[in-house]
Amino acid sequence: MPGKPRPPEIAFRKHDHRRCQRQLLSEATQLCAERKLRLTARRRQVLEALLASHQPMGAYDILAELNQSAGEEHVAPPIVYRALEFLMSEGLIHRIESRNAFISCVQPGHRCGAQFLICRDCEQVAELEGNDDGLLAEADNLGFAVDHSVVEITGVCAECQKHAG
Amino acid sequence: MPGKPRPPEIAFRKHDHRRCQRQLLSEATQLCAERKLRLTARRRQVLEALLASHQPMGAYDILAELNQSAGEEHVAPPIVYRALEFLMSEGLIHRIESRNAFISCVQPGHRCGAQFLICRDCEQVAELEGNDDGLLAEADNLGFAVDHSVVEITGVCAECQKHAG
DNA sequence: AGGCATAGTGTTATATTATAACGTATCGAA
DNA sequence: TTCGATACGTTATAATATAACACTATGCCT
Ligand SMILES: [Zn+2]
Ligand SMILES: [Zn+2]
Ligand SMILES: [Zn+2]
Ligand SMILES: [Zn+2]
Repeated sequence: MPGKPRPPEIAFRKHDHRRCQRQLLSEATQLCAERKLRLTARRRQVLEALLASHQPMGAYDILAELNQSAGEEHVAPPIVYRALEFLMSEGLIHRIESRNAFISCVQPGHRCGAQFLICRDCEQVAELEGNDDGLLAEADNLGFAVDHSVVEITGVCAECQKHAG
Repeated sequence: MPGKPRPPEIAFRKHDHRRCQRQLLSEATQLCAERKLRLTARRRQVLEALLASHQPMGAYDILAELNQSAGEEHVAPPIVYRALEFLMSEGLIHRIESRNAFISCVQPGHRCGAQFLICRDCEQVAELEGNDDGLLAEADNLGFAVDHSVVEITGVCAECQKHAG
């Protein structure tokens, strides 16, 4: 039960995020079960940190959260990076290259390259759906075999344009 | 006299690069003159390092080249980063976000977002021409005001596919 | 020419992001 | 239950990037 698909610009809209969050976590759990993969406590912890918002977080921000919430436990960078690597490989999160940051995927499991609109004012990031077909066709024309695509558009979102008058 | 425009996949083709290089440097010089900007010795040095090939270089690779060729002189990171920033702001080079690297622009001066095909085998990078209109239209639809776009497609180029059998 | 504002450079130190290497623990299958 | 594989924990270090501040060259005004 994948639920209603999220609109692509979800991050830019008010929505019941508590619910959104639960839903995404449950989709992730199910997806790992189907793929016979282990969504371990650590990995879930990292995923949850990212699911807390639709904003990107740096690896060290996540690290800080883990260390905050974890009492005396000391968590070191490799732990976070390994969890991030796993979550990326399964399409549960994405890396925002132009920010050295990570963000939860709103269409978990689609491993193909996502496309992002990044507001440089409010810092929110919208993940668009679908592929950039025109571009992929162009690559194909040149005989280029596409592996992975990074598409990150920076600018100002509709909301922030209003407020900036 | 901007010369013949380069085909977008120039980096993937054999060509008289000595000539290509001279041409790009002269275009850069002219462009800076037109814009009343100073293409200082340092900036030219960094640009030349990037013009030596159509491959991306890390900031520290450039740094190393400067220190090699410069006898006893010691060049420190900020010098390189500042030159890179200038060259990027004028559209003479681009940053490849997914590689933390920089590459000379094959259409110097066009400040809009470029698009790249990156071969993960031979490491060559082709800069495509033009914008990704479909995507920009989609952003527009959402009321998003685009500033800058990053498009980086990783895969295997035609040549490397042949050799890999 | 002299004085001034600005932009560019040099230098030191440090911040930020990411990985190597290696040992231990955990899990699931035989 | 033993074994192999995967995941985790730990330490150290690599790679990338910037802050801060002093000094210098350049262009402009007078
Ligand atoms: Zn949400
Ligand atoms: Zn915004
Ligand atoms: Zn060339
Ligand atoms: Zn190739």
